[in-house]
Amino acid sequence: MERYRKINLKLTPQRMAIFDYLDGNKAHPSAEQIYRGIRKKFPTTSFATVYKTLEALKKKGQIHELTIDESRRRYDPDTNYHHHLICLDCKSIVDVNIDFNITIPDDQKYSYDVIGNHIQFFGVCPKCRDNHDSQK
Amino acid sequence: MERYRKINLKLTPQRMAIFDYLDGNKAHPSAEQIYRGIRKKFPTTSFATVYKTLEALKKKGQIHELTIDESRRRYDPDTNYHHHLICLDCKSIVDVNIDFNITIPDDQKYSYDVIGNHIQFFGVCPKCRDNHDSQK
DNA sequence: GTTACTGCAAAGCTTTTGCATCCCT
DNA sequence: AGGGATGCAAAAGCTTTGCAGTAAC
Repeated sequence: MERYRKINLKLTPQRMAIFDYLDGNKAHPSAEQIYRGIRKKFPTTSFATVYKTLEALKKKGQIHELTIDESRRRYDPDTNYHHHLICLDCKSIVDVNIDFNITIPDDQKYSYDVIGNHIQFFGVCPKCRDNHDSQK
Repeated sequence: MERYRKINLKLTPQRMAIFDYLDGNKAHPSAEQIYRGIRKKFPTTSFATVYKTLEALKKKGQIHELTIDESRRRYDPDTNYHHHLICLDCKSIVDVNIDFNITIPDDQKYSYDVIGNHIQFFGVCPKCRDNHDSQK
């Protein structure tokens, strides 16, 4: 929470609710999940405010936008370098905190400046695996 | 082209144009780029047909859908295991054909079955770098 | 002759935007 | 007081779908 006070954003109740929802959140929520989550605390918040706040936080470098889920953007308040493992079935996402030492040799860079990387792991979570099993 | 004859899809002229456009294509085109590309050859093709054909090809395992570009899906006719490097500016994508040996230790898998992975590299392409430089 | 594909238009979803009002600082 | 934030509704993209007509097999 402390981090959000120092980034030149006005601290409105709606934003406090969003910050609070994101703080320590490991679920990699979508905008809609955030919207639904904070409306429990602050029921008049609009979708537009959620999106605008997420955009502001992204610009300030306080959150990352994940493109691993094809159907919607997911947000991650953990901005430390790490990777992700997604369930192909339910789209649940967990962190992968391993520092793979991956760099591209110059002769394969096509003269691009390489700035960063992110590994997407695909799999099936235990819950979805059990569901499949029980359908046999 | 030969590969598309053997997958139980009716060979319509529209599809032939799409197959032909995708064949050997290293640009990782979006649906719209494909649409515009094939209309040069077959001008009455509709967007719906493009999307439906891409969906059919995906189900048959003949193309991969990339989620690396946040604003639209990109399609890759190269289904061999490889990674991608995207320009953060113009969203151009090039292949990275290196086999990084990445696996997740069991104690970090959260009991997921891990099926595959894909590395997204981010950077700036030479063209966009030059544009930036000339603006100084 | 069947079955599947095409094309159009409409609809569906996620995300963005304009603008009047409101409220942090 | 002033500038930024909110909320509503409308719009903007991208993608999907229903359906009648058509073409591949």
